[in-house]
Order: sequence, then C-alpha cells, then structure tokens
Amino acid sequence: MLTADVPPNQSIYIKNINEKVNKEELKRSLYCLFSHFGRILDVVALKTPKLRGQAWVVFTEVTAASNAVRQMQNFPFYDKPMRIQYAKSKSDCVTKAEGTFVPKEKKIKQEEKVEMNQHAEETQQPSMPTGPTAVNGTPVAVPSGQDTIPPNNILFIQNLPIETTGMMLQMLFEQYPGFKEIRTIEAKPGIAFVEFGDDVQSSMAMQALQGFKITPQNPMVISFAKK
DNA sequence: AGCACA
Repeated sequence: MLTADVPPNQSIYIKNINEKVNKEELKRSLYCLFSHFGRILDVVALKTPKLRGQAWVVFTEVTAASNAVRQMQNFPFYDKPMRIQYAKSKSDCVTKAEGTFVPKEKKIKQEEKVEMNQHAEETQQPSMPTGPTAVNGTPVAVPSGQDTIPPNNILFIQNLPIETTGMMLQMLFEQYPGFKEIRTIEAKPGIAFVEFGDDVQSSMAMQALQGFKITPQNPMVISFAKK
C-alpha cells in the first residue's frame, strides 16, 4: 500500500495545498471538488503557521472518504497535487453528532501559541460552506455510479432538451472560470461536451450547474467525460 | 513537512 498507515475515517486529511489560495475560496473549492463522492458534513481549513496548506473534508460515510482518497489522490489542485489520507481522528462535528465530543483540554496548546504571537487566528466561519445545491436550489442527488469516473477537464452533459443550442450552453457555462468551448454533436441532440482549462475549473462548473433546468422537465445531468 | 475543529 502506497497510501498511508492511517485507518479509514469518514474525514480525509489533505496536504500539499497551494497556500496562496485564500481560506474561503479554498473551502468552497474543496466542497465542490469532493461533494460528488457523498454528503459533506464540514470542511475545515486554517491559516495558522502550523496548519496552512492542509484541510479536512468530513463525509457522512467512510465509503465516500475511501473513494475520495483513492480517486482524488494527486489531483492537480491549484497547480499542486493533493496528498490525501484519512484523518487521524474524528472531526468535532462527528463526535458532536455522536454525543462523544470532548470540548477543551487539547486547546491549551493553541491558546499558548496565540499568546506567543499576536492574534494568529481570527475568522472561523459557520461550518457549512456555500451551498451544496447551488444555483437553482435543486437538491441534486448525483447518481453514485458517477463516482467512479475520474476527474476530467471536459464535462459530459446529458438530458438536455433537444432544442438546446450551443449558444444557450455557452451562456450558462462561460460564466465559470476556465471555460473553453462547447461541443455539440448534430447527430446526437440532448448531449454536449464542455471543455475547461483544467479539472478544478470543470469541477466547479459541474457543481454549480448540476441539475440546472433549461426547461422544467430537463434537469441537466453533468459528469466528467470519460477519457 | 505539517492532523484541527473555539
């Protein structure tokens, strides 16, 4: 086994994250990137000297975490390959749900450090990053079969109304960073390919537009294109 | 490299 020595956990620990990305954007991107593996309970990222460049993503299911560890291993995230392991311990949001949460004690270390420095840490936002359901508010349950398709900078769009034009799709997708082009196939109405600059950008657009309805009876189904 | 959540 190349992957780490840590036993399975519903929370994953990610390191080697580009430290230039600001915290809120980082949390949103991680949420977007990992939410199709399963329901995410929390995303934790701190900018303290000891914790920058790392993050935790908490899933409801260990299986979701396992898929994430395997499939997103070395994913080029903001130009750096993610290194993913299971977290060493349960996340607070999990122990809280279990009723086994132990409040303080360990935090003595942190308080000491805060005193040593100035005010090292200030913002910790509400645990839930911006919406899992995104733009149109539709709680899209992505079929779990799609979990096995590895990330790709090209998206595969299905369930479009047949009258959909490339221009209509362009208007929807070009608002997301990294948009390159729409490819439709005349012989196959109802589907399209959308190319982005990289996998992160395509993932963001996928999350944002997943389930978007061009007509009331046609929620888009978006997945990564197969290689 | 580095495993936290107030």
